[in-house]
Amino acid sequence: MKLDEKAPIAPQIYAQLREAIIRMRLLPGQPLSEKDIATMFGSSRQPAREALIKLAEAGLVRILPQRGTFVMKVSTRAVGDVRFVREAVEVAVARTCCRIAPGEALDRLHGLIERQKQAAAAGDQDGFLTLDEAFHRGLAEAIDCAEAWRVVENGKAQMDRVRYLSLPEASPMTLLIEQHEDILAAIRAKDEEAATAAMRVHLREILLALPRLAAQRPELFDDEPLPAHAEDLRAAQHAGTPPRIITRT
Amino acid sequence: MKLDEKAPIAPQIYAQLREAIIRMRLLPGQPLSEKDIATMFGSSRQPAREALIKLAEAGLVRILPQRGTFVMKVSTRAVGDVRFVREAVEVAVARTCCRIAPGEALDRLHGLIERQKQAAAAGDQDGFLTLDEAFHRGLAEAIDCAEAWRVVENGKAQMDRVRYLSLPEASPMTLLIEQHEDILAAIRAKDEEAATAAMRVHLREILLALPRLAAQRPELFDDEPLPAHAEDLRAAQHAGTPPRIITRT
DNA sequence: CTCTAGCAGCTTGTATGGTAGTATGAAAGC
DNA sequence: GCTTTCATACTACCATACAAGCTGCTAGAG
Repeated sequence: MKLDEKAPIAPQIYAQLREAIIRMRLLPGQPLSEKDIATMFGSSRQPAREALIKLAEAGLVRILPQRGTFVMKVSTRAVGDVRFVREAVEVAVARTCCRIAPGEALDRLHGLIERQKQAAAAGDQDGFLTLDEAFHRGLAEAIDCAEAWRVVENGKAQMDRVRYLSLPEASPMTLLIEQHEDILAAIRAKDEEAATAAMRVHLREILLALPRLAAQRPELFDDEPLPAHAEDLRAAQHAGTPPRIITRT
Repeated sequence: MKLDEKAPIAPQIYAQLREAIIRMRLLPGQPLSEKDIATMFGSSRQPAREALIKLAEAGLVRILPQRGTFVMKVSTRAVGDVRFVREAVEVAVARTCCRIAPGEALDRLHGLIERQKQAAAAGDQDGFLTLDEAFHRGLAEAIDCAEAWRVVENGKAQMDRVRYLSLPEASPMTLLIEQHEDILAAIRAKDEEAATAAMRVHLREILLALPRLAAQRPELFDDEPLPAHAEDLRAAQHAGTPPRIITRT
């Protein structure tokens, strides 16, 4: 693990550990003592400790005083909660985009979708995920609301962990790109209802994969159920669109 | 400044400083060095530092490396951004309450409103603000979404600072209580549109007081304007309801 | 053999020392 | 008098040392 000595150390450790947890290089349950991390990064305990505190606030690790710090299991419940908040914020962002987003910002979003198509064609999953994140950040920037992206980004770690588990199989890139296009088209048409619907569809995709993954890899998930507000949506989703893949391909 | 020696120190320092900043006991621009805070609380610099980092993440102080840490001015822009996110989340919470909130939770909310009336009658502004916070937390608890409250609470500090500045005059307690009653009534009627509208009205109150306060106490505010998404709402609000006070009293 | 008490070996939490960088102000040169 | 330079005092940041607490093993008593 290497890091830039000129820049502040704690944020760098935080970023790298966060990445490692999201990508499942650090598995749930693994202990992460301050001392280990310090030696791992060649720093003192102090920056390592500050990074762990931030990870705990993001819900990625659990600090048990005088006992240890451990990578948390993926919590079905936490993912559901974060997803709820994210849908609320991003729907509001999309609606507001319909009202006040300047044309240049929308053009930039269009450009991002084009690059997503290239990444999908090249099979570049990593690049695609980066562009996907850029698209959602771009929506918040289009209405000049930095806080909206900050909140979404904070919770995204929980959802991204699920996403990396389900990478090759579920939610093919082409489908997600179509959903991005639907969102942008609705915004361009200044149709707030359509933008709301398109964003909701996009952000509820994860509810389809989540229960299946939890059953498939129980050692990575805690055993809490979906919160009621998410279970409500999942049931409706399941009833409403029987063959999702077939309808889009 | 006193604190419990048995409990972890850093969170206590954070809570007390946060309170002091919100209540304008610590004014914008005031330097808060690690050493000063440490001696002030009789602790070492370490917990003080961790508290300051958390305050910086909440947007209440600004840490300038190797220069100092200072209480931030109230940012009209930050308040607008936080308000946007809060409206998005709490509207979604209220809508979902219409669908799945259990009756007992709604009864608890009714009880909170009753206690708010008592506090208003007694002129207990401090108690009222505590109950107001409990009401909004209660909505999130009614749909069992802890994350929703966490996000709202995080941003609330920014808005509460404005609220404390405008305490006696603007937004009389009776008006806010009526708005709470409107929200709860809409939820009881399972009317999602009415609940949405009531919550939006409630959370847009601050947009009326904010520009006036910024002009009145310029030394406490930075000079950034309202973000576009908020200015859009403020203008509509101003045009739609000319004499707010008169219509309600 | 079972159970309990105590002792290492961990952990996080706290305190303190040292370092690099910045602002301030005084003194020297133009 | 004005500008530039340098010394000083301050800061946050990092490293290290100490203290308090929990876990788990081990040894000894019943």
